[in-house]
Amino acid sequence: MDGSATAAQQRITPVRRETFSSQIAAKLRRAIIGGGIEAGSQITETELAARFGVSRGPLREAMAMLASEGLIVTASYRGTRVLKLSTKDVREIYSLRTALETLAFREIWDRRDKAFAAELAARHKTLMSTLGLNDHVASSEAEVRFHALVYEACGHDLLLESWQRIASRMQLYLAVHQRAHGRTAPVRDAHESYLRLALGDSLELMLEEVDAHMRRGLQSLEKYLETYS
Amino acid sequence: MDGSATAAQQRITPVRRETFSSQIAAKLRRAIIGGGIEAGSQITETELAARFGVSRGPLREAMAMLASEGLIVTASYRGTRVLKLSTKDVREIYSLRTALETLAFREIWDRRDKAFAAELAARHKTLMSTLGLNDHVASSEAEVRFHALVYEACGHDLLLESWQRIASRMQLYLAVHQRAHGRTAPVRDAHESYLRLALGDSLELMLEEVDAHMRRGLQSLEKYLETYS
DNA sequence: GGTCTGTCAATTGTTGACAATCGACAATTC
DNA sequence: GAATTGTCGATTGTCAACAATTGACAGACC
Repeated sequence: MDGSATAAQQRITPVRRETFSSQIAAKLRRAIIGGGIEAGSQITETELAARFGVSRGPLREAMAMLASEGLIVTASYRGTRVLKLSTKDVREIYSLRTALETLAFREIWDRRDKAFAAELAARHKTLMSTLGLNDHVASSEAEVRFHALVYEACGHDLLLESWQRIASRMQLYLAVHQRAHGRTAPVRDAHESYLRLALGDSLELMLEEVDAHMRRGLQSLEKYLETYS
Repeated sequence: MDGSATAAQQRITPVRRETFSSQIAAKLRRAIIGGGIEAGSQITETELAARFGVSRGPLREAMAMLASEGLIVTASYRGTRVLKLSTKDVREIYSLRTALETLAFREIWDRRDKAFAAELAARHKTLMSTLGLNDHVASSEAEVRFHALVYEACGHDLLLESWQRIASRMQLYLAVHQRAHGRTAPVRDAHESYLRLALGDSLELMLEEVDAHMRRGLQSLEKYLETYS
């Protein structure tokens, strides 16, 4: 986490005992979000299994996971395609996120502590530092991680679960959008005020900010659409 | 749907071409909600596969579906157990549902039409008629179906998806709770006013009703807890 | 020429056998 | 007798072969 590992700290860590399915799911997710697999294109179990060097069993499970995250769409016996986000999808993501994030801040507001503030600031810093890099996977991931904290910390497991279900699609949208027209300045400003208010004193102001944050995200989409169509 | 099928209506229907996995998922779901498989008990792939007369492949997929609905909990190499709802779980279900259902009513309010009103009334009627039967699976299913309509009709696919993810757990709770102390009168009254306001003129009043509806559900839980502990 | 029908390639669904992992308990060592 | 190590049964993870379904296309039929 902090890079300053002393001899005492870097002792034996448990070996990476992850099942094939979840490893593959992670790689596939990354490939989709990073654009390595084109949106809307068909993917087949046999081919992917060969590429990953496993049999179809674990690969099917990985695909089932991504399907439940909405990143791919499977029709029985007919094949599987990578999600191609429509503007309706994006609008829905933002409107649902507004509802979820409002609930999350209500839940956490009176229980915010030093650790929460520190971690949020840390993730904000990470996000800012990725914005200059032109690495759209990294910065979209950093943005998702920044927003994830309130869900992780609010102590509402079901709410966290619901967030995680849409987080992949959110990240996919962010990456696609940034790749298409990567102006990063608005993202910078938007998250500055978000951070400030999230650590501030007024829940009301923060809820307004959540709402405004989403609206700004949507405006960015609208502007993009009228430019390129 | 209505039972009055004429010769013209009952023509050839597409054969039931459902994959084993989804059939099994449905049966398993029913067994869990109906209490046929005890909450917290362990289930094993081999045994269930034998009982359903299929191999472990499709059965695993069915279990993966239920796991993603939260009805069962799997730990790798260690086995799978049926969800045992805690009071925290129930509280979380209700608070998330309040947020989701509020959004759903906001979305649909100005687009409610005759068909919506008719269908909601129909589902309400079905719910009322199951309440006397002492069939807890049927009445919990009817209650879930009643509340599902606003999600189905509001045109927000992602919101509907989020609802469906928690609907199974909701139904499980309803069935368990009814089985434990099955007074149905409160359910009757609560849904009368819910129906009336959902078809009424004031969104504000309906949103208050959603909030109150959830609070009543929670009160019922609290009362149950202080009685039996 | 148009319509129906059979065939084929592509893809997913299903199966049964084998391998890896885990927790518990017995055997061993000192 | 306590701690360590080996072993075993239970359970899930993985594999490779086979079956079923789908959509498209070519050929027969009128």
